[in-house]
This record gives sequence, C-alpha cells and structure tokens, in this order.
Amino acid sequence: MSKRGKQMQTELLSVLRSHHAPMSAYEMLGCLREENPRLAPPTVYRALAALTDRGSVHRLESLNAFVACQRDRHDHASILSICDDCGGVEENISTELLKKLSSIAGKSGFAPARHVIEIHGHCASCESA
Amino acid sequence: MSKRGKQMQTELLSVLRSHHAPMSAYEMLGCLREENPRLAPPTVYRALAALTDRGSVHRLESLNAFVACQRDRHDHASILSICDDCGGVEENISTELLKKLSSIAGKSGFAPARHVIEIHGHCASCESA
DNA sequence: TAAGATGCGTTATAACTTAACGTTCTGATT
DNA sequence: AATCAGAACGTTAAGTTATAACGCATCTTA
Repeated sequence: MSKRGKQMQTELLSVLRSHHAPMSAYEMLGCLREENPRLAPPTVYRALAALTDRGSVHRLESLNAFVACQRDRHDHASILSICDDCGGVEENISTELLKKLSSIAGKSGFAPARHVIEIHGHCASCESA
Repeated sequence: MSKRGKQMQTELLSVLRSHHAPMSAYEMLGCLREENPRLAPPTVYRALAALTDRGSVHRLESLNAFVACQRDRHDHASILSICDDCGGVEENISTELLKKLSSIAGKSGFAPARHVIEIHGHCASCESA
C-alpha cells in the first residue's frame, strides 16, 4: 500500500477519534474535504475498509456508520452499545459470551466467522435525565 | 389501517416466505411490480416497517435485507446466522444469552432496548462442500 | 529503463431509504 | 345519512449510502 493510502487512513482515524459519536462515511468525507476538496467517496470507503479489516474502526451495521475502536488491542469481536439518545457508543468484549453465541449457532453445524453484536438503548446519563 | 395496507403486508410476507434467502427491499419491489407496475419504494418500506415492528419479518442490518421470521411466536430477539456462501439464514433464540448480553451492556448503566445479533459464516452444507 | 503489478483518484452510477404532499379511506359526531 | 377530523395511502422527488469501472501513477524486479 502506498504512502498516500496509509496517510488517508491515519487522517480518517484521527477525524473519527476527535468525534464522540459515530460518523457516516459522508460526514467524514465532509471533514476531509476541508483540506482536500476533490476527495471522493471511494477514497474514504477504501480507507475505511482497510481500517475495519484491521479492527481499528468498527462499522455499526445498524446505523451505517463508523466508530474508532476504543480498546488497545483490535483483534476482538465487540459488543457495541449504542445510545439512541445521545448517539454515544460503548464497546465491550466478552469471550465467554462469544463462545456461547458460537455454540448456539454451531448446533446446526454452522461455522461462525464474524459476529455483529449491537445493542440499542439509552446510556446511563441519558437514562437518568 | 386500510385494506390495501394489510393486503400489501400479506403479499410481501408471502413473497418473502417463498424465497429461501434474504431479499432486499428492491427485490421484493421487483416481484410485486409484476402484479402492479406502478408500485413505489415507500409502499414497500411502509409494509416492511409494519412487519418488522410486529416481528413477522427481521431486518438483516449487515446486509440491508429482510427475512421472514421462522418461528411461531414473533416477540423475541433473534440470533441470525447468515451463510455467506448460499445466503441462507438460520434463526435461533436464547433468553439466557440475551440476559447475559444485557448484563454486560448494563454494567455501565446502559439500558438495552433492542438487540441486533447477526453471525456471518458458513452453514453446515456449504461448510462440508 | 522497461515490463508488470498494485493501488489510487476520478467519474459515473447503482442501491437503499425517506421527505413531502395531496388524496382517499375510516370512524366518530352530529 | 351527512359531515368532519384524523390516519394511512400512493406518488413524486430527492437524500443518503456504496461501488463499478477505468486510466494514471507509483513501486518492483529484472
């Protein structure tokens, strides 16, 4: 991968991290276009693909949006709790739950490869408010 | 709700059920347009919204597609195993896993309302092939 | 440097979803 | 039964999300 590609990924990640809530690809595109107005969607999507493959960024399937991984290591399946009020996302991991989930799916012989676990609701501060 | 609305939902559901794999809204639209060529996307999406609210249809967030519920009762959170090879979907439920999941999210005070659990992988027959 | 491969930017378009609005249907009240 | 208010419908139009395709640039190896 070329220098430009890596640089794009770095910029994208810093944009994502500087945001408390998930961002859509087009929101990121908007930010990045302030620097480089000619930037096009495929560039953003390619960088996002690389970052999500690596685990530095998680895709929120139920929102069509993205968040930076909040953990030190990125080689895990995440449980993402999404506040429908403030938009904040909490990331949890549980190998135990993952095993259980795999075993439920595996009963019929299904071989799991990727887990999507997203919980919608309200975070503590929005709930109390 | 008018007769047309309910009828739309019934037709949609039968289209979905006659398909072994998930369908996108536009695939359904295509099918239904054979009968009624003037049918427009919002009609389909409205029927889908009613059906998913009721639980007769599940939305696959990671595919932007829909499947008919495979169970007798529809008032449950499903674990959906999606074969990336043949496209088939298996539906499982586990109140135990759901409780565990809620408790993980709830540690920080998060109040869960809706669970999205989708597992990608290969089904038994595709795996053995 | 030349040949081949990889990946990048760009254009264009495809796929998915919803807003808005006027009409029609329903059912409640007179 | 006639009228009215509100809900739901079809339709047009547009907004949002995502990718195909292609040619150019850059890197790689000889």
